[in-house]
Amino acid sequence: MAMDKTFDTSAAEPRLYAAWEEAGAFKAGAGKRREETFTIMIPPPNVTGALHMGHGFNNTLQDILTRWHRMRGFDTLWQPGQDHAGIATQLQVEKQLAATQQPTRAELGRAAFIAKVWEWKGDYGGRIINQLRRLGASCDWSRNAFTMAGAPGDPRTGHENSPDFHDAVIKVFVDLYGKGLIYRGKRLVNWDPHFETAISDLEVENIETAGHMWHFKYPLAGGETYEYIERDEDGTELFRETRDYISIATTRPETMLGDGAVAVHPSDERYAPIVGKLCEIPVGPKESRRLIPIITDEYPDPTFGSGAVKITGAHDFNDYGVASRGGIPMYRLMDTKGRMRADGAPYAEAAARAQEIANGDSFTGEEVDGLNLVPDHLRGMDRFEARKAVVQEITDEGLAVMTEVTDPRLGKKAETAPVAPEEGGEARDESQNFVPLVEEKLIMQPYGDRSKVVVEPMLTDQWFVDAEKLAGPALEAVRSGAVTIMPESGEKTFYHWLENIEPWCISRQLWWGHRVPVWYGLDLSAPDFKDDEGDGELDQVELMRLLSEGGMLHRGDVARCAASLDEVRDGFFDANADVPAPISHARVIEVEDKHEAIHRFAEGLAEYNVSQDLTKLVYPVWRDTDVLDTWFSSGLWPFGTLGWPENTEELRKYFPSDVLITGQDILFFWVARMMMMSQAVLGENPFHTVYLHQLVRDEKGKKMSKTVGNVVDPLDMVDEFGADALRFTMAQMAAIGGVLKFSRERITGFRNFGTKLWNACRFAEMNGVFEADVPCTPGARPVHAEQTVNKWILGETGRVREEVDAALAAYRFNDAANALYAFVWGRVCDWYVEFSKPLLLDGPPEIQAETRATMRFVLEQCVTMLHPIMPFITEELWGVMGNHDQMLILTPWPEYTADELIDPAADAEMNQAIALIEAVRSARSQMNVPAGLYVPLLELEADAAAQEAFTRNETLIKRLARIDSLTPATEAPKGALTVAVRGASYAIPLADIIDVEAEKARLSKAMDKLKKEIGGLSGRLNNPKFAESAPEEVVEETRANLAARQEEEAQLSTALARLAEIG
RNA sequence: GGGUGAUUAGCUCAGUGGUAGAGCGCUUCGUUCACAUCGAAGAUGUCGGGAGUUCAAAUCUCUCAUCACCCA
Repeated sequence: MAMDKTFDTSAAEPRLYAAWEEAGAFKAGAGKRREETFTIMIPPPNVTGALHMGHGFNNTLQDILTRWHRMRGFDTLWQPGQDHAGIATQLQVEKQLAATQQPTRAELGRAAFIAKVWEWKGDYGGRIINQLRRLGASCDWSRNAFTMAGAPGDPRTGHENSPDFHDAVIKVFVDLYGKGLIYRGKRLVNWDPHFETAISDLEVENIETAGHMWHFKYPLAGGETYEYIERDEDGTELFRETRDYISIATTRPETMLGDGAVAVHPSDERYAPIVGKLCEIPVGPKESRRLIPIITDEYPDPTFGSGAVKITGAHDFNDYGVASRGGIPMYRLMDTKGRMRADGAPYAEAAARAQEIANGDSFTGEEVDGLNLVPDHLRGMDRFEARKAVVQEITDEGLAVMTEVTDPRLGKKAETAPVAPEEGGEARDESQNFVPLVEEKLIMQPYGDRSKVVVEPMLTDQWFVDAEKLAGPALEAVRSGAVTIMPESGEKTFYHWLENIEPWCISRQLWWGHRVPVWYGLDLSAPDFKDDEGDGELDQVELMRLLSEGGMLHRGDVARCAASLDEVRDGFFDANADVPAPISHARVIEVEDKHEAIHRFAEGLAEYNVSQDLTKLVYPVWRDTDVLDTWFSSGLWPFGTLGWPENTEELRKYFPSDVLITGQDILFFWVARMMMMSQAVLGENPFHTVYLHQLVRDEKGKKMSKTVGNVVDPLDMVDEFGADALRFTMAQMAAIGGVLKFSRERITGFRNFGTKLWNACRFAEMNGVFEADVPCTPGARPVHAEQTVNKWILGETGRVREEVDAALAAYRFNDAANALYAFVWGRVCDWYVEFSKPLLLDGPPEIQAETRATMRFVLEQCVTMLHPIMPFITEELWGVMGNHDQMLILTPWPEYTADELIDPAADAEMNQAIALIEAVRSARSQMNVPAGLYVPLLELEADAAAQEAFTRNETLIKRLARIDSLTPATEAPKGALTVAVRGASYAIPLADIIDVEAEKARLSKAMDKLKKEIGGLSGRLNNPKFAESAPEEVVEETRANLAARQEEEAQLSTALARLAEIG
């Protein structure tokens, strides 16, 4: 059956993929022929994700390595899976609930909502998997893992065999907590007011946004004044003024309400007279204005703005640092939705207490956090509304710094500078010429990448990993070379980050995720919880006092961490051991929260009081409501996917993995964390090589973005060009560390490449190369050949085998792709197939047989070596070839060497023949000899090698160069084209046809080029230092080169002289 | 402001000391029985500027310029 002219990708790809899966070819260890393992952990895509070009690139490279190792007989595992993507998934499900008129998340409650998420995961979680399949990814899908596997409610849809990831996550948390490496603390975090959770730096996009900078006056306490003097570098006075205020610039006036201080640089002489004094925050009810101290800190930049910075420790990362250093209270102003707080005592009361603190009273963080310093009329207002109100109030009070209307800092507003009266403008009094200084400027604003709302730095209770302690082994791994990061520049970035690492905030105020395994109970050991009589028992009076006075609510709690409630029970018993009876005997039960705990506790006591029944006494505990950052579980990926904490066979076999291929952008967020976690948990590095790549961009190098509209969907590319073309494009642009620009032109070219290969096989098929009687080459051992062309192409095959292996071993995917492209198209198709034609069509039977066998071998090698990059078309061709006992995907990779296959004589001979054909073609084409015309060739001179090359390959040279005869001649006839090759010189007599002038020009041009080369070569050789210092073989090569050029030059000058005779 | 990287043919990019490369595009020719998703031939480079090291520099060093990305 004749083959089609092209490969039908859309029909064949699903069929081939199904066949691989059915054959179990993707399974861990499939086709293994040696004990060495090769493991790649897929960077788990979000379960909500859709395949984009980055995935396409990333997974293509992983698949290339996986298929290559599998064919080489390694015990290979490409471990797939998805991560549960806390925020993204929760968002997705909430959207769906809204779209289908279902109850909201809040209405459903935690347990019911999580059930919905699991449902959603079952329905849609498999999308990205199916998309990866279309790329040809040969993951072991039977092991598909999920970072939430085994968590409460998991119905196990789509990750049926996943190890119980939940166990792993909880165990690691408990262990690290036990070692003090995880702790709870109040720190400033990125807060997403839309999702009402802390988010990681990774989830924050800093976008330059048009914003404003307001300048306000903070009056000095008690109307005090000072001399404000500005000087230039030489100390010359530029400006002097008596001021009763300090000028502050801010982009966020609403945070003024929470200011704890004003800071200036210690070296700033302008403010030296007022350091240590108090100034007034110019906002809020006049009668309870707060005074705050003016302090010094290294942070303020004296050259920026006024040089004085307001310090709001609870709402700004820089201020947080200053406040921590200076013991400045940090007042939280907003609630979880980013609205101004509405809780707590009235403003006057809170402000009074804050004033006591500013005056030197001692305070605790907890107390300060309880103080709501939002004036009553602003409470509950959105933060941006509050900003407007604050600005308005300050301006109305005359405390905005004023400037002339023409001040360029005003931006667009400044353009409306009034026309002077004398020029016909309206007359204005002075006050109209001044306006509040509100600079228009670009501000870096943090946005939540999912919510798209402005992220609020917020002081909240969160869980942290002591990353500094975990960083050591990870740093050491790279420093010592145990882990290699490619490209090398990644290592520098890695050091820099790990050396300056911050505590890692791992808690999220979400529902979808691994819940923090910590329970809290009422602190019964507090000093005022005592029995008055000292009889070791609590009477009702004592108990009621404690409960009714509400003391319990505001007291700290006791916390216990363990994998389950059962396991924490003992811990709580211990905590209560010293508590007076009968409470020390109370039963530990779980409740929702602290309020319920107090209620149930009191209830139990009351019942006990009546019945004296000890079983009525309960000690209620409630679990932390936070879940863990998705990256926390992703950090366990390299061993969690293999079944840890169980000591599974897979864990022993496939951990540590080999190489991690991932985007540069998650070097810190993921790669570093995997390294830290693997070291902390297993004391090993999770892999030995990290291959980092850049973003896939559009052809102009722009980021692909929906808003710009330059997104290319990899699946569209698969539809249009086939997965192989896309994969080849990816491989070909994968230069280490290179910029990845995706272009349609390229993918078109590589689709064509596939067609080229297809048609070479089609030719072979038409010429009986795949007939059953053609000997096969089991184990990829080459056939024996006598014919020069066959020997030659075998040598070329050996060369490319080494090239491809060397390239892949060095992760130089582009080199591997290019080598194969050049071999298949430039050697096999352009030359070997052409050379084979006379042999296959007219040759004697034994030569025909040998050539068929050789061609079969060569084409088999082409598809074998191309398989990791282009799996579909190669598997299909493998099937067309027939006669194989297994699919290509499991066929052994060749191991022959170039040395074994290269026949130097055949090599030289074919190169001579190719050079001659090219020279004749070039001469003909340039001199406009009709392409179809067969011409005679005269051999003017030729050394033995050249003669032999001709005679032994006469048929194919004649055919490819369109020559009808070769005749020796002592002299070229007048009017002939000259064809010079190494060791020989020929002429094509075409007196009637050729244009003598054109031929002269052609030869002169070649001559010029030669002379230039000869000049360079002899220049080097004539330099005595060259011969002294350069390696022997370089000198030798240069000599040989020069000789060859000179010989050619001689031939050309003879030819030119001949032409000169004609005139 | 700090860090990292880039600058090579019209375009996109390889090329870590030894005669400047590939693909695409372009020009000319070609319907020869594998392939027009093709074939043959051809043109195009002071390797960003400058300095240094070296027998030898696109490649190593310094410097300047421009651009990109990451972090503040």
